[in-house]
Amino acid sequence: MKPSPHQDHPWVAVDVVIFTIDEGVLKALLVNLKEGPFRGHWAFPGGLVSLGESIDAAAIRELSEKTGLRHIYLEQLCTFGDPHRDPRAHVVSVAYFALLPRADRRLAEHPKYARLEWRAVTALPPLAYDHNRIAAYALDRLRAKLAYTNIVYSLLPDEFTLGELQEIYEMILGTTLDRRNFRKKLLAAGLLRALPRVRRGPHRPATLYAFAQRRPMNIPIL
Amino acid sequence: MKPSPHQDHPWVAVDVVIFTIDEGVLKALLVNLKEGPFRGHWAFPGGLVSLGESIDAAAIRELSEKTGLRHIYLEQLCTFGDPHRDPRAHVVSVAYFALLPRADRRLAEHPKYARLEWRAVTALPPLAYDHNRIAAYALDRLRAKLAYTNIVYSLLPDEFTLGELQEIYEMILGTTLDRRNFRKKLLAAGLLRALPRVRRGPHRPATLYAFAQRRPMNIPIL
DNA sequence: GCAAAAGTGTTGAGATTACACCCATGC
DNA sequence: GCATGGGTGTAATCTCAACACTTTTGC
Repeated sequence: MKPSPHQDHPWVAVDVVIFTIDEGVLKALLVNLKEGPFRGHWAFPGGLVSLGESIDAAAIRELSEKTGLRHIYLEQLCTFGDPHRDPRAHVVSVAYFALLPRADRRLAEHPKYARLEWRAVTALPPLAYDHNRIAAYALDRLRAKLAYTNIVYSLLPDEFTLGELQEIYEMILGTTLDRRNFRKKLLAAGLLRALPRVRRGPHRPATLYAFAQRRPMNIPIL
Repeated sequence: MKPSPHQDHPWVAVDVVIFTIDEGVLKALLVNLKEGPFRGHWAFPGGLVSLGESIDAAAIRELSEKTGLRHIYLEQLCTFGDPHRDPRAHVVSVAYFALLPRADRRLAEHPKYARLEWRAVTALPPLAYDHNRIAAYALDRLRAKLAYTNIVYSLLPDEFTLGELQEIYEMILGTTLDRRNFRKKLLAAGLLRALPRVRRGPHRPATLYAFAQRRPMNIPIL
């Protein structure tokens, strides 16, 4: 690794796939590009990494610029480095994925983009760059991680019912799960804490739960 | 993502952790640096990505420059982007790991490095940059992948005995495995083909096996 | 004949699945 | 009182782990 300042090099960018649950569906945040060869196309939010800025910091910056939020679950996915993925220049992009609780979904306005929208991951439009590949990759990773980590806490508000939790699992995995077995496994995993309160609705009240620990852990769940 | 050519940007490099089995031990290829702030230190082979070169191509190039080999198992690991990981400049490094069959271990000479050496992964010296982190990460990934992919074929010659295969699993995982259960599982996975030949040695001859398919597949093994 | 690795099945425990009925509430 | 989601237990199956002896060869 011998930096030679007189030679041209690729640029480095980050792109962030931000997932959330909205209207009972798993959605991702898309931005509509105002400029460049993909003007008018949808893409995941992203941008160049500045000199002296760590790539994690760049991803956090993107997140907070676009959603106004910090302290969100954020994980590096994969790096895409095909020289032709951006027609303007060779841009190596480090993809991240983030999980947003459904409670907080206000979106910051941003001069760089025409619009920001939450779109169902099962019906994404054709995206700019290689972002459809990033989307597929992110969704695979999210599905895999549901089974052996507790990161689903990042998609949930502080309090939730077991029914709501199961609904999220089913939505993301695209399957249905047996209610009794699901409850047994999740309670056996010891990640949840029953609260002395219930959620009232049109039917029988449901016990509210909270995560005992709101930090990422590797634990077999399903 | 709006490239602005007048601004300085980080550079992009690849670093490759090349594993092989040697003398009954899992080893990684280290290079001794001739220049730079880590002169005299050991590191994994790596180098800057050229403009117009995909990062996968850069990793393949590193591999073939250092080992003279192509068509080796190669997988992207993770990207490290701390601005201070290289004291000279902000270099974002995409780490890869590669698996080399033990048969082919001749090493190409390389003007950039003082020496190339295979070193046991359980006793790596302090490495340049953040390469000890990369090493830990690569080893974790390799261990995890043994259980649910067939990539171990990349560490083995065309023909091998079940005993040799088990030895490799035990070596990498750092555990011992029950021989009967191990054989049952591997044969049940259907990845192996018994050859009509045996390996003769000082004791009872062992049936030789080959992998039915020498390409990466995700299949539960252990 | 003996040392050393190869080869082979069974059993018990634990985990996982499948499955049906009553409960509490709002309307 | 009825529609709706909440809450609960058991039996059958499958998977996984533990375990010991015989075989074949080189020396």
